[in-house]
Amino acid sequence: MRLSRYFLPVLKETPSEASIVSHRLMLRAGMIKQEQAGIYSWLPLGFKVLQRLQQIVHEEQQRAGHIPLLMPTLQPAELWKESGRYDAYGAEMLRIKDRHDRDMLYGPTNEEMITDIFRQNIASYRDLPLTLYHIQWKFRDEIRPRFGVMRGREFLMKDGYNFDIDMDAALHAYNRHLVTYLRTYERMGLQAIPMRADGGPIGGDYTHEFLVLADTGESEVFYDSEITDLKFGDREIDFDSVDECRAVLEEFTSRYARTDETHDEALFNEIPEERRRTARGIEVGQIFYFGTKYSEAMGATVQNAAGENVPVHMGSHGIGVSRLLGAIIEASHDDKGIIWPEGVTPFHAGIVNLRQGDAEADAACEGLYKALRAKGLDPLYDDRDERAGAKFATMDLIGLPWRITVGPRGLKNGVVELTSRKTGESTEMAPEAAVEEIAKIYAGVL
RNA sequence: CGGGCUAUGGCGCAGUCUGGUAGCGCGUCCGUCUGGGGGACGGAAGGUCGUAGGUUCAAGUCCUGCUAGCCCGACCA
Repeated sequence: MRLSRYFLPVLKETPSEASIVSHRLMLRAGMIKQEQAGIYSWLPLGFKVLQRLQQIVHEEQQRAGHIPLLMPTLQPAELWKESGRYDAYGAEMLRIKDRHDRDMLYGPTNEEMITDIFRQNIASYRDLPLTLYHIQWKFRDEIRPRFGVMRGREFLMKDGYNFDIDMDAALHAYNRHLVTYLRTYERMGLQAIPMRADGGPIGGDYTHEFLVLADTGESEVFYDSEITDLKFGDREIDFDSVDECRAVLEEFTSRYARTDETHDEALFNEIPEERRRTARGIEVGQIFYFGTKYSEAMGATVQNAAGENVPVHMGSHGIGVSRLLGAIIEASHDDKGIIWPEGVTPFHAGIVNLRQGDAEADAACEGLYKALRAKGLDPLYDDRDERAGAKFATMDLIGLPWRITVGPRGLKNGVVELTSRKTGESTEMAPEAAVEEIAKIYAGVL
């Protein structure tokens, strides 16, 4: 993309509506525009990252054999009356009437609807196991939305639902989801720690929340420092293997890690003192096993091998996709702006032309732009007639991980400059070498 | 939902106390000079002062209602 033709309304000053750093930077970088409290338009740069996050979530879910579908945002009240949650959910649920005076709601989650889809179409244990998921907008009418997209009322969420014949099979689905989530967050450049959680309104005895450590997190967390050394990495795993998935769960949940909701001071104190940590965290996902809670209430049964009708065992699993943008920025920024991890960056590299209009500089930039695109990369070329300082400031603000700086001074010696946003380190090299270098960096990421 | 605060050009703010017909910085547009970290000079566009009503010769300013947004708390992915 050429910046002169893009839509990137960056701001020098911070709008007064924003208090925390991710919200400020998203507004300044022209990623979002607030429309109402907790409701945002996603401008091109923000939308691009949002799509990238969705892509990662899709890839990791499908890698584990989970099947995508799409359910509507508006749901009929009947389903929720059936489960009993129409009354239980309270004012957080946005209720609407259509022209025929029918009760509807903007879905805050989809357990009822997916259970309805399941029960109308699946009757035999032979069709299990089954895990369906979607990425869809949700609405929860928070009393007090805040922190930008981290706590909006409208938010994009991946929610998945597993259907299994019994508890053991459903717990395998639970473990499998834990593995997919570990992979997903790592690809996004995040360390998200699974912590024992509280069931809340969705219910369930087995549940973990995934938390990203950040000072602005809404939850207080307590953990054994050893847990932060764990990495899933690029290990191969057979998602059908009960033992392999369980081993991962055990590895990542055996050390103490809890939020204030489930914190146990006595257990915590058994950890050697030098490893005890108290911090704040942002919740970016949660997995639940809740058994037959919805299948019993809504008659979602299958015939087992003995010919008996039994309610299916279910779990649900969520990732707060839109919230993740805020979480990633909270975890990765400096005083100049955002620092995108390579896995989620909106553009792979920025090209800064220091002397727009100079024939040599223009030609070199065009060459770099085309060469990067030919490698399947997506560069942002700042071809505006701006001074160097303004271009650098914009690049730093929007946080592309790599910048190629092109100017007459370097071109005289046949070199451009490749700079890491994260470390600030610059290396001079021939333009072709810079292209190769960037291609190499992203070879392991794309 | 309790407590606090705000609303004036695209963004950040002053002007309100003490009423007299709206100003500054940034950004935007045009031109010239510039050119390796938000440059300089000259010119220009852009505002029903959140909204409804009231007081007054006169309201951005005083009074009342309403709406929207922000912060702290309780609540929440």
